[in-house]
Amino acid sequence: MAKSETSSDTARPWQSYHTVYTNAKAGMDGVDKEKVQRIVYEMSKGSKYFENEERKEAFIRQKIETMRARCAKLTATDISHFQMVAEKRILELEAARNLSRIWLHVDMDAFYAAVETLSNPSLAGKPMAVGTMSMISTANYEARKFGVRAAMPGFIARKLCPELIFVPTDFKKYTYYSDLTRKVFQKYDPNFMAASLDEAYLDVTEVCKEKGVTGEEIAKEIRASVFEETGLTCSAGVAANRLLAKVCSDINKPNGQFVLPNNRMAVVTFISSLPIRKIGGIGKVTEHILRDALGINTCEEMLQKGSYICALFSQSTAEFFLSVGLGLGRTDTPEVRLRKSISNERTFSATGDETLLYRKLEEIAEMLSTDMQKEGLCGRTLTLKLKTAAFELRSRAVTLQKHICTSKDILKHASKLLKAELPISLRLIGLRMSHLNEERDGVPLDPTQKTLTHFMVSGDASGKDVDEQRSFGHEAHDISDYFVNKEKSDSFTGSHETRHTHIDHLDSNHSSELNDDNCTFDSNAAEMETVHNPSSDVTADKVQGTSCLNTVTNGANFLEGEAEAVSSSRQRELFLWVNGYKCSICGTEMPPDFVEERQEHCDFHLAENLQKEESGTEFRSSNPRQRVVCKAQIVSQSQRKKRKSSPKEGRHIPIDLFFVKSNQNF
DNA sequence: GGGGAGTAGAATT
DNA sequence: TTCCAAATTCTACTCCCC
Ligand SMILES: Cc1cn([C@H]2C[C@H](O)[C@@H](COP(=O)(O)OP(=O)(O)OP(=O)(O)O)O2)c(=O)[nH]c1=O
Ligand SMILES: [Mg+2]
Repeated sequence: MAKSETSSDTARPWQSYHTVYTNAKAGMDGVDKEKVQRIVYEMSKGSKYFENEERKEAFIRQKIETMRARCAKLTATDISHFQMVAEKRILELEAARNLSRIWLHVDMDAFYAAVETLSNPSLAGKPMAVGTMSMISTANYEARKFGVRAAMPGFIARKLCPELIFVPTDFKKYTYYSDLTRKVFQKYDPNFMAASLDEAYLDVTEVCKEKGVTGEEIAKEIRASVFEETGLTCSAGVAANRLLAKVCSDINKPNGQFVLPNNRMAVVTFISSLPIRKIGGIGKVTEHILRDALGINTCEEMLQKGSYICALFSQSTAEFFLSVGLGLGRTDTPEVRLRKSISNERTFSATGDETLLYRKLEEIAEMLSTDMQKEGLCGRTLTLKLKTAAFELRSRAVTLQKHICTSKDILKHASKLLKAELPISLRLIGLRMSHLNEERDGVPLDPTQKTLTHFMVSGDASGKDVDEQRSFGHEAHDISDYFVNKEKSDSFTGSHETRHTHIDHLDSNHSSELNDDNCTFDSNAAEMETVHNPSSDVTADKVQGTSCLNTVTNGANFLEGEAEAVSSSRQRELFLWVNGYKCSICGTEMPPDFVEERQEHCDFHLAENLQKEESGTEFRSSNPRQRVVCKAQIVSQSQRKKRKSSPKEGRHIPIDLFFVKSNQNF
């Protein structure tokens, strides 16, 4: 379909290999883009990764063709109809424009790299990247001059810059410095939203008023303060809403700031020529689609092509696009959001060896469980993520009747999921737990199958559950935050009233549903999936029907026979199968094969113990120390959080997408 | 028709 | 010589059940 590029294809094949690095980023000014592109292409060409990228690309192109065809089919009547729809929407959006707030977005410069340079000054001035030969997380500005940048594999970066120095990631350090910056932010907006370790949004409307200063002045002050406290530089953007502030912080990127006045003309002028890709939430694919299907490159074209946008995309997507064209964004300070999932994944050299795969799974389960217990979390839905040797992604999930958090439980269910996929050659295995601690109200989902662990873990039995789990949540934990600030002590952790909301990237997240309403992409997608993955219809039912592991390999069995602490959290009596079949507590005999039964039995004793205890304690925190660490933050957050999150909130309304709360079908 | 579960895919850092 | 991360969130959709 998308031909016509054949000529250029043969001439410069690298030009058609679209990577994420093509998106202009700070520090890439004097870079010979063409050369970088060529090298990246040369290094990638022919690899499994590359081939998978090509498949994805082809799929997108087909999608685009379909959209173009639909556009072509629109009658004059259709178009005028959608034109009216668009105009109406635009008017409504415009009417809701709010220029009364001053938002400031702060983004640390080359964060990880800057931190590493602080702790090892000899790195200063030399091209350096944080990461490994297979992937780098970020690069300092010296390295960027060579075209080296985040999300680029290290071996390619080395090609671009042979003297590039690699430094391994050290999250503890980044978390430590991140907290220092947050202490500063807190002084200017106690409700600031941490978007990641190195980014935050501050509503500085009040401070500006109090101090009688402008946004520009406050930005300078904050940046100076951050530098003073950390020795790190950052950039800031000031604008009437978060979406714009974020765009602005990138403009004078290394150690600079940009202020967009809170007046409509300034905003409209600013936004109109802005490439859509600059907007948070519009990534490589969306950019591609909008450009090739509708000829949209700049934000103002979103308005000009309003009728097509309304004709092709779902209401919510269309609305987001139109609002982008108007330069609108969220101006409110949302509720604190609790973490919704926790996961762990590892890449390894591809293998189809079932024993090896099982080992990996075991390790992941172990690590995930550890992370969960550190945070005092339990989850009901377990998702297995796989990446095949061909880089194709798959995910398989089960939702259980009870919440789990021990590596044993996790592994038990994960094994079933994995087993159903065998044989398979993989390069990545991941596990994610979601539906975290949410049965707090003690309403069992399915009395039939619920095991006693349910009570233990969730605390149903104690009645204090609700408090507990709130207290354990997550507060200021953004993505990487949970690398836990053990030694971090105070700082945020302890600041109860902080409630720095952690937005993530929700500031715009909306994207994906480029799968418009009536479009046929879906069928395409479905077909594709079936073709590529015949076993994809193996769902929970089937999986649950499968007998546990056992056959999966040795691992399955050794797991069973071992002694097992009655509870991962608190070690009361030692529970184990004496001689491999006899319960150490009550003497009941049960053969190793009875995996489920044994589990139930163990759960029973667990609960028994639990009840003996005062029922007011929480189980989720295995480690008292951790608890102390998290306590303050948790408590604070817990209290406000849940409160507001009415079922409505549960609908995941993208922040910047729904600043217009009315007329939504939500 | 609403709601939950499951799967894929896009985006962000 | 090899060689493309990890964590989190959200949306769209499709089944399926009530
Ligand atoms: C973009 C990106 C960032 N990160 C990490 C490393 C970054 O230092 C940190 C912050 O991301 P960014 O703010 O996107 O990048 P940066 O701070 O390194 O550089 P700058 O803002 O000056 O352009 O997040 C990843 O691990 N993977 C990624 O793909
Ligand atoms: Mg940054």
